[in-house]
Amino acid sequence: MVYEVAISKVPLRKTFLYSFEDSLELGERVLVDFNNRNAIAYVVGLVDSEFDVKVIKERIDGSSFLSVHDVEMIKWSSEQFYSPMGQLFDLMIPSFVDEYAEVFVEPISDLLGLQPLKLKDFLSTYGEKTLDTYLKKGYVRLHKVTAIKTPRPRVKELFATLNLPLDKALHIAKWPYEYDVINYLFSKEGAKVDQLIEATGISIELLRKMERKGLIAFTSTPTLGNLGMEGNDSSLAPDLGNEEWLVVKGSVERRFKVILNALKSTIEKGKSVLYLVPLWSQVPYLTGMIQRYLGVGVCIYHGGISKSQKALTWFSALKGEPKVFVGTRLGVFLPIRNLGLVVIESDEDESYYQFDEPVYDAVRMARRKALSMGIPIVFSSATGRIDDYFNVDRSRIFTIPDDSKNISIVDMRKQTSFVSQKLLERIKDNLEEDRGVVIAVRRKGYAPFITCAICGYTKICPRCDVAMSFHKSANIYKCHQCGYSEPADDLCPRCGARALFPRGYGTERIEKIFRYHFPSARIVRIDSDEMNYSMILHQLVEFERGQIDILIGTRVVLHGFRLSRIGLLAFLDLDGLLFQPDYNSRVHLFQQLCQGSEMVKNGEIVIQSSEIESEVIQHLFTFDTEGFYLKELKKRKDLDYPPFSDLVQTVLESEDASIGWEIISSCVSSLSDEKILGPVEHPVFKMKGKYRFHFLIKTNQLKKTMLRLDDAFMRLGKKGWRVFVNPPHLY
DNA sequence: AGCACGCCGACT
DNA sequence: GTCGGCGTGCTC
Repeated sequence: MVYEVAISKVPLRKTFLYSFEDSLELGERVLVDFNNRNAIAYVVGLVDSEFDVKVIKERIDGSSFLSVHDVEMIKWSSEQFYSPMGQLFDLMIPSFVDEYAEVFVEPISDLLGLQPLKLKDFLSTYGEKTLDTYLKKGYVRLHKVTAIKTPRPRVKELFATLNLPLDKALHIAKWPYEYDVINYLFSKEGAKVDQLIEATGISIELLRKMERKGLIAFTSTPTLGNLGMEGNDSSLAPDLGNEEWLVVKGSVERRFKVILNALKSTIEKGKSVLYLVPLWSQVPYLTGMIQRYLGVGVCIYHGGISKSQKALTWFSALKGEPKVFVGTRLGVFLPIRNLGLVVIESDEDESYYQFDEPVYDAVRMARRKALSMGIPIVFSSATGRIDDYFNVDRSRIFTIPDDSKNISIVDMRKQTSFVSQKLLERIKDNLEEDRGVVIAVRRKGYAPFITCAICGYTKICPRCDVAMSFHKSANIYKCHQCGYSEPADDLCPRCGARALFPRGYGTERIEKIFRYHFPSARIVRIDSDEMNYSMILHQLVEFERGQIDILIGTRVVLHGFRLSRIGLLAFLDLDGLLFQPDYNSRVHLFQQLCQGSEMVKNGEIVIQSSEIESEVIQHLFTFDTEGFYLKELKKRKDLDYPPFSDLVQTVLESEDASIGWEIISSCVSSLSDEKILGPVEHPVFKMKGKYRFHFLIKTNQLKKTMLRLDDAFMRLGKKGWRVFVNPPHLY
């Protein structure tokens, strides 16, 4: 039989043909000779072929970890996102899987009176020769057992939480030490395991016993369940058929409660839930809600946890016990055995799109899988993607009733300072009422530009084509594109004057301004690159507890979780997004404003804008997502942008600017009958010392277009190309 | 990605 | 003469 296989770790979109005598399962791993070396390959199909092909050397696992739906999803993604199929499979079967497997030597007949032995024990007792002889004579066979070793994450990495509602836990508990642990965890809403051991003096062995009893759970992220929990909308919950649903508006927890019944009934039916969130920092919040309202096992999966943590989750996905799998985009690669429901939080978030190889869009992958399995998928979001309003039937859009929002817009064209007088007044009022203030700023650092007051020179990164920003606390100039930095110095390299000064503002400068205006306020700045997610979380908890008055940050502060203490949310410069050369930037701005605004319940929102006539800002007053999207869809239809076509951005990176231009021009001319915008220099022309060009293709025949791209790359050399299909923003 | 093949420079 | 630099091309 001839099989089509994808080769592991190879950056090729092609598949290859190999033959094998026995029948193989879809998605199983096999060992093949690939270009004179051993390679792992994934079986993706059975084909009719009379080609003379190589023979598959051996089966690696003896069966497949993946369902046909998983295999279909990967094949589709490889085509859809122009990604190497083998690399996508590598994400579904991570290499750590093998570290928890064990090979056994098993007797086939009773003749020798042997017991099954671990391979290494057999070898040390009988030696290699005996094994060879026995194998040849057919006395024994090798059998690989996966997941026989249990992943044991280090205690200091773990957090403990109550796994059951308090009353149930107290009912099940028997021993005094169990009550101690339950009380401690209930009062603290979970704790790091080493702290728990220290505080209660109870050993890890006893804690593990409690875990086995189902009283407590170990997770690798803290859970956080008590940030502004609020009213119940679940009576309004739609009855999910096997279809896709949109639950829009409201905060994360209000939307969560709408689908709570669906989550419950999925688990009760013995099925699992895949619950995706954009960023790791949102995982603890969600696991907290799930444990509080569902009391079921939660498994987490994202790039920020250790290998053994990932292994635990991966093996439970494979086992098929009904669980809720909470993860980031990586979660879409979990081979969940008995998937019954997919939920995607804030599906419009660009984090679901991976720009590194292998490129993929986890939302579209999850949707594809759910639709092919015939299970429901829920997009839960303040706004949703613009495509959602194109794909999803109106009757399946569930809209959470708005609460009244008090929005005001300050026209910054009439202002001379970064922070308007009106905003300063509103902050002052809120601080006097002891209400929290959240400030969203688009940029990090002190100032995004450094300019010479005499000659007008702007400091540019020597390796990239972008302005360097100033970070005052570290006293450096830094390139946000490549990370290059140098000590700050006001000497202008062009005119020699000591006249370089910071222009514009970032979070650091705003912090300084507020410290001047509100010297007694407790002000905290959150910078995503300087803080890990548990620090950010810690700040949010402190904010809710009233220990922080003003929270300043970039996107990280716009998480969409309702904070009951917010009296004022201000967007200082978000409309700057509109100046980005990106077909999606208007939609993106609208989405960020809406999601941010959902954090506020009884407070006000102030938007500083120099674009107050912009449609985006005007629509925001009514939070009329549908109205805005429908207008936007009409524009996109006229201009043939997604979802009315597939947009393919092709980027070329080249050492030499003129050679690069020649190559990309030649590429575009060979695609003459496609609808192409470009080629042009990339908005960031020089990046890490390389010159970049790009062009956009709008196509209605994606497959055909990609074959032609393949041809062009083959002819022009495969180096330096990057392809992005329907990216949430241009690369 | 690997790995072989291939065509030029500095070495025993 | 040949060891080895890494440019190019191919992998069922």
